[in-house]
Amino acid sequence: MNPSTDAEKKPSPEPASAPSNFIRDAMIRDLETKKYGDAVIQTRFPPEPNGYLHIGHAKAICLDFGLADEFGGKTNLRFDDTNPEKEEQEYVDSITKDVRWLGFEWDGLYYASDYFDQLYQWAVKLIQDGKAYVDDLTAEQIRQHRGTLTEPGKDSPYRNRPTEENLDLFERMRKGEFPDGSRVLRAKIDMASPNLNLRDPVMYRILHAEHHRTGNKWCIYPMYDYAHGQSDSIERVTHSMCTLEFEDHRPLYNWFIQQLGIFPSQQFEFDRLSLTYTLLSKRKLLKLVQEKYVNGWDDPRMPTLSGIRRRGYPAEAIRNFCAAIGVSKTSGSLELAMLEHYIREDLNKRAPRVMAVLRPLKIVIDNYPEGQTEEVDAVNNPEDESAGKRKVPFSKVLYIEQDDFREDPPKQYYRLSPGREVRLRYGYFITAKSVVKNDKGEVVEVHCTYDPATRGGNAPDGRKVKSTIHWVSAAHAVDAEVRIYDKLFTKEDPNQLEDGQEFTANLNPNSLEVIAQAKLEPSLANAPVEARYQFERLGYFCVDPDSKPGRPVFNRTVALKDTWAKVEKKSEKK
RNA sequence: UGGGCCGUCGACUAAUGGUAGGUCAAGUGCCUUUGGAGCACUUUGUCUAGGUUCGAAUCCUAGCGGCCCAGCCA
Repeated sequence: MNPSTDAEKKPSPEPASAPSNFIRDAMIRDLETKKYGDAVIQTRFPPEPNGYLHIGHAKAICLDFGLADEFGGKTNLRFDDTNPEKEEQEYVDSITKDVRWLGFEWDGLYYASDYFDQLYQWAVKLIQDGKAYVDDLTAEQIRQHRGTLTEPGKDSPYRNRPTEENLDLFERMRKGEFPDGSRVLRAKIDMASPNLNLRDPVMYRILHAEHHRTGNKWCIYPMYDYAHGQSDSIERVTHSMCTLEFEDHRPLYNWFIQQLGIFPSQQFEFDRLSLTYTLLSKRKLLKLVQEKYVNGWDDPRMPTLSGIRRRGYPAEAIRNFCAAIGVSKTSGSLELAMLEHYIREDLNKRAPRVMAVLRPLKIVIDNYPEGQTEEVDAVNNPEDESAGKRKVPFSKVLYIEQDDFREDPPKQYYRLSPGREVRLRYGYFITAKSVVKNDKGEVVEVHCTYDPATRGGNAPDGRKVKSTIHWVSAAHAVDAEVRIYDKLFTKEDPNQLEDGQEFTANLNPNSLEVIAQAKLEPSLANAPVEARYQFERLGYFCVDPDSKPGRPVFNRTVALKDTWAKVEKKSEKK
């Protein structure tokens, strides 16, 4: 051995660092120029508690928490609860649970409603400075005065009210002297601005509604634009990430901060996640739940975090996915296949393998001794030796997958068929000899012979067999319900509609198939809820909370890649 | 149509005036007691036209295309 060979060896390459992005670049720059002095990076995740978090929020969460963490910074969880009519404690609870499930822990937990007093005082200051006024116009009149995309707006007749009158009216708004909708507080900016958000935006509206946290203390509530930037500022957020549609709001965000002379948080906008065959609109997801197109927010077909958790998607896989997709200002739509890849990649490493037959076909091994049972060794995870082995019972009568037998096999079909020998995984080689059919002519039973010399799956004479199929011993099988999920929508873009159609027209009628009588190997009898397995040759499955003792319910998380399905599809086309 | 933002393989995303790279998808082969996984290889891209420059995906100009904004929602 020449020692110099080792000396010349290159050091192992740096671990692939996450791809750069424009927000990280801004953080690096701001740190270098000490824009915020010695302060650490401060971010926040600001959900409105008016629905459940979904996979799109996961992208934002990973960004907010991930980027701050990368630079030794901090992240707050802040509920943007400025609209009491839509917000509920149930959503607050689900959101905190989902953020933790995803794997993140916040530094501060806040609510925009924590700042209602401060926000009110700042509004008074803006009135005193002649920067805000009470407007008596109706909502409809305000809309008419706003102008259009191409025409400037008109000043409200109340725009130049004396300061004292504004102060008085605003205080009386707060005290509850006026009915809902009768007046608003507006910022005095520019009714002719080409940016409609600057045409005297509403800061406060009157809403005699009970708030989930402040109860009946307030009957005026700040609008998003008046609350968000200042909330960031109060928390000394340095980098405030949000989605692209808020770009037009940034001048307003900055305007309030400048007028008030408070901590200069800066907003950065990125493209929201969009996935093929899925909808990520809270309004539409709510409709699916309320009108029972799905079975609740955590229906495994839903893109909600609670849905995909129940479906069996691991949090780590979601995080890997979010890291891989990057962040940019380009609006696009990601292929669902990319998400599924990261789910499979994760589960392949961690999920124990197990045998389960979804659509059972009875196999009788004619030359196997009646009443005999033996136990064969099975590997728990070929990707992970430490997962060990288990025993699986084998006997004369077995179930195999209906798909794994063809009386008249097509070309390239390697599985069981009359006269053909295949391997039963970890069991024996068997050869199909004859079939039993029912009245309809369907095969209901296949009689086979086995070769006792092939125990464990190897032939001493070295003969090969083209395929290996999975099986379950009939006498030992556990009955289970298995739920097979498919895409919730039939179109890549569920929003693509014919005239007059609603998005529900694109719902996939076959998104859920319930298999009532699947047969599982006995080791699965007491599998705990949320446990994840690979059913060999089928896919990844996890235990659903609907499971009852002795009758587990499994959800299919994602199917295995299926080369045979591709081959079949191709030959169909020919 | 006023304003804002954005155009890089089929999809997503790097390259920050100096070799257009990665992941997914697709395809081919190897391997295989999962038609799984893995491994190797391959295909496909800078919206267009000008300009600046030794050199442009990157800077400038003009087009073209897409997304967002007229809630007292966020």
